[in-house]
Amino acid sequence: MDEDSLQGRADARHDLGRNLTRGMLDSLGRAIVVGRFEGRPFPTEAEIAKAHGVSRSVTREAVKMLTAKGLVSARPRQGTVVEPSSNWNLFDPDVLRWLMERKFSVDLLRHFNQLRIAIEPEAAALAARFHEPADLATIRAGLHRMEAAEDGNDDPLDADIAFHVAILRASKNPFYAQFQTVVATALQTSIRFTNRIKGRSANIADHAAVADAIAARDVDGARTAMRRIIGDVLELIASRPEVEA
Amino acid sequence: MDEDSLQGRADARHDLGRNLTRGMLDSLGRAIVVGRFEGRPFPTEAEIAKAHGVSRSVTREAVKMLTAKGLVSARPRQGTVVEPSSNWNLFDPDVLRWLMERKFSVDLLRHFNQLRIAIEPEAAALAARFHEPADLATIRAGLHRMEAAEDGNDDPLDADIAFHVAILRASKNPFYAQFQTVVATALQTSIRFTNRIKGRSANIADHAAVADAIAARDVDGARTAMRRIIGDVLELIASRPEVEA
DNA sequence: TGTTGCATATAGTATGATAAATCGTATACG
DNA sequence: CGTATACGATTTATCATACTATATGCAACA
Repeated sequence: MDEDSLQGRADARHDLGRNLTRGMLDSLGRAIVVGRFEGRPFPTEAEIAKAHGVSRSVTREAVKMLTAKGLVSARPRQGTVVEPSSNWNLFDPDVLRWLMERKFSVDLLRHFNQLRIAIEPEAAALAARFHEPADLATIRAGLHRMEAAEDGNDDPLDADIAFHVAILRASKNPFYAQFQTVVATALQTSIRFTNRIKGRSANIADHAAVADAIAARDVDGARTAMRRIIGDVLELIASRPEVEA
Repeated sequence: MDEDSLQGRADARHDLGRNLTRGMLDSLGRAIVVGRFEGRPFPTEAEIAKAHGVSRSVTREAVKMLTAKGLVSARPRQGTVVEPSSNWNLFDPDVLRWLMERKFSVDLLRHFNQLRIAIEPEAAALAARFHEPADLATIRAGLHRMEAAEDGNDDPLDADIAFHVAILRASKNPFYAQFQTVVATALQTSIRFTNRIKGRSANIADHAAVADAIAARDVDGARTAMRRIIGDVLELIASRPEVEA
């Protein structure tokens, strides 16, 4: 692409961002997730370093981070190997992002929402029991943003995400809070999918019902109201097995 | 160990296992989770290296793995800082283990099971829909191990874990499969707690009900049967707010 | 035929030097 | 006096190189 090519020098640093290690992590992570090393063996430290024109330290630290996320494992003499995807830490934001950046998959979207329908109704129920005043304010703020988005005064996707994230946090259970990334990713993906299928106007009433139930400390009401929201999405996906990228 | 000790050198390598980086990761991870750097600043690379008698490479790679798990973040001149625990990747097996190794906490146990009551009933429902013959065999094998444990021919805890894990995997949703670690950890912890409170004999009937419902592809039956199992545990915890370590 | 031992490839560790980024402070300027 | 600019110091980031540990496979040997 630039002068480096003329010398045939292996210097691919422009691919990686300002932070070389971080860039290498991203590059390798994406490559693994798209299955580039399926038949092939994972390259050795020296090969990676040479191919990307960076030092061995950088590649080592990137590979270490991949091990920390469960994508690879390394042993002397045997080399570094890609772990089966069942060992990948799917709730890691990076891993999740790499999964989304590859070819769009309805399966993944369905799996996302199968998870959401377990988590979010229960999170709403917990929120109804344990929320504090500040949480309620945040939830209602999300709702108002959704209404504002109706008139084009806010981004509907951001507003939707803010609402759901607020409920996860209001559950006062740190494990539920972890799903922020998953939910955000799921929503960002589904928007591509459900984009113009139907207006999201009716949805606001459903969301308001959740907020009201939580405010009223109605545990079962919050759960069923939230279940309705996700259930709608899930049906939408199920009814369209085929999809355009 | 050897002559090095005679020189009074700072060599704490005996604390770390065979793999220095891995040992350092463990050491630092535990220290962070127990809050050893709450008021204090996180030590610099050079300090860690000197304190543990290892090279900077080792400490750097360990710290990189910690950042990959969300425990710390590092920037030049500013140093390395411990992230707020809301950024920790709680579903990482290492992080989960460090959390358990510290002082026993009823809160944590409650949070575990609040999560389980969302995940596992839905996993059972999905398993009823999507399981394959091999999954059913694995589930039943877990059940048989529980029965064997009744007569002292197997470890009851391992058997219980095997059963629950089998259902997570039978859901055919990779996100649910991720909870294996959480469930295993939760069970290993609760056993300490519920140990002698009541016999686990009645429990086998409940577990068998789940297996039967899954086999019969009874989606709702599987869900409610599983809900009963976890609900029992949750009540048990709620009824005993105080606990001995 | 089986076992031992050696050569080799690869990740692991050590060391020291340089680069980059940022914070605090001092200094110059308005 | 206040504000902006320049400099210095600290810490991570990167590089380069050497050496160690470990496991694999082959070959010599009993």
